[in-house]
Amino acid sequence: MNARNEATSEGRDTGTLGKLMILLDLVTHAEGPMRFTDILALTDQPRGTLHRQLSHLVQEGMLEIDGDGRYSPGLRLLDLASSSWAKNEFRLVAEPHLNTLQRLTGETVHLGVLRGTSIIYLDKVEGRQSVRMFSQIGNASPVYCTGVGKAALSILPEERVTEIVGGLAFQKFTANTHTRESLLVEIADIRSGGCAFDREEHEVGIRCVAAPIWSEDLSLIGGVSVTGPAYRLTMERLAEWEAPVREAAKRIMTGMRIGLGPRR
Amino acid sequence: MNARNEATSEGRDTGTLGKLMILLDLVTHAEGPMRFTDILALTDQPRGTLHRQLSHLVQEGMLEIDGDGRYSPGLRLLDLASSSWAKNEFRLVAEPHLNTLQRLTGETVHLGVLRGTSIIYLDKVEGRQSVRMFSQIGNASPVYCTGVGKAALSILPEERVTEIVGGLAFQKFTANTHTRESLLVEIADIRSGGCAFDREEHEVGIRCVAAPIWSEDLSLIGGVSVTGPAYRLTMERLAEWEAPVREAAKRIMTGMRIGLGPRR
DNA sequence: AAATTGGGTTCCGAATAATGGAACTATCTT
DNA sequence: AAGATAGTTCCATTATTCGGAACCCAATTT
Repeated sequence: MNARNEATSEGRDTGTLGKLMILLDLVTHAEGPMRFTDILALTDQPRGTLHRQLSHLVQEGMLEIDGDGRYSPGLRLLDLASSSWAKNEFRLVAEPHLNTLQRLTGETVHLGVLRGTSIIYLDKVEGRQSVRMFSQIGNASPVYCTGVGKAALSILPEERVTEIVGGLAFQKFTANTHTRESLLVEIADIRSGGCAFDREEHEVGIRCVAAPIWSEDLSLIGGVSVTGPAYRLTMERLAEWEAPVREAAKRIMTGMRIGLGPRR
Repeated sequence: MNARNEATSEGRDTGTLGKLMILLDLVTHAEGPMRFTDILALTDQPRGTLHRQLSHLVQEGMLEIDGDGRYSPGLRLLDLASSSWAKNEFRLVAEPHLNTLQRLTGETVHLGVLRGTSIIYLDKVEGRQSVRMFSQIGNASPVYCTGVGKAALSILPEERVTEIVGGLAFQKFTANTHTRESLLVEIADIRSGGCAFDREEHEVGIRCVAAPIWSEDLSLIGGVSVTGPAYRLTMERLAEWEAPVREAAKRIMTGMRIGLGPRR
């Protein structure tokens, strides 16, 4: 509908909730804590209104306000998210297969789902690591520069692909980042090959292989991937792992059939 | 208007948002996906109303509905939570100290904050592990049976302690789980000793040492802890780690001073 | 010291969105 | 096919939200 706006109701019709979600997004994705006035400037609402909305969010624990009147995301979000993550069906089904894949390759394994025009990471398994996990989970990355994203696009019907790709703003992350045209070409390749590769398209020095995962009715679309540093993941290496990655994807799909709409 | 009811506005006055949050909690903390009718039974709202509320939540991505009309938590929660977790100031300040403590002890380190009458875990650092992290983060545990919880209580003024402890329902998890009386006694001990211990009070075979963390104005109250299996964490061992745990807590507090209200 | 400014909060009539009963449709059961 | 059960849509009524303005308070300026 509207290509760009700062923080106005983005088309959907969700009444009061929609307005509150905008605030929540604003504060949650901000650099740091925001003052009342900062938010006021970005939302352009009457002060009385904004004040009430913020206090409601604070009362519910979705936001927090410190002694200096600065708003930050509230702990309730963590509570809700952790419990929703813990019982997410797709993730639960995929978990053992991600572990297997991780052990086999020794590299980092990701599970992601397509959400609008981004990929959201649902899980991540690293090798012997002291690194944070949560850091990546829940993050939204653009479809066009992640293996999982491209894999996901490859199983969509042509018209949906053009629709999604048409709406993207292609930011150049590396010399290899796709343009609209090159992306469309590669998607055709992936469709025939069954696997997507990330050839340092998002971050220099990082490569990955990904295979798509989808439910019959396309209500669930995502992928698994193996990611690692280019010096270890030579293109030959990636090619070797194509088979196991596809195998993992296949097994996850088989696992999902049970829980997902058996009829249709 | 209405004084008491089961799953209705729990006292706070957050208008429309409050009602939506009840739904969100309901679905998020449920065993599995819920049907429309299940929710209807638990909330006891008119069908038309409930239907609209649910669709708004779905439209905003806070809930999801599958082909069979079953509602589950939405991905938007993950997105919001991960980004709020990633930039949480307390967590960021604590992170290096948690790592140090982990390396020193070799056991699992937790960071938690007091939220109402529960402890919410903000971070967790395990040793060489293949175990999930997110699983624990965001979880709320009762104050009376976690080291961090007892440590947190110990720095509250007496009246707040009695207030909180008075409102608790003491569930007996193990033979060592506290009763109201024994808890109050131990809190006095902790106050003088500066460290709290969990002597298999929550789970048989699990012990921990915890030290409190607090801001001067008590707007932030929490703690760090080192947790592990009783066979490795003998009581002598725990005593040895008292000092490093307190040291970590102290350093975290020093770190927070900068970011937290310098005036007051 | 008085006046001003900036940041935030409270009030209240007007505007709007939520409510909830009932009618309606789809789906499952017998 | 009839009956029950589950889910969706409609619309007049009612409760909430809206938003402008007045207010408060602490920090600056004059």
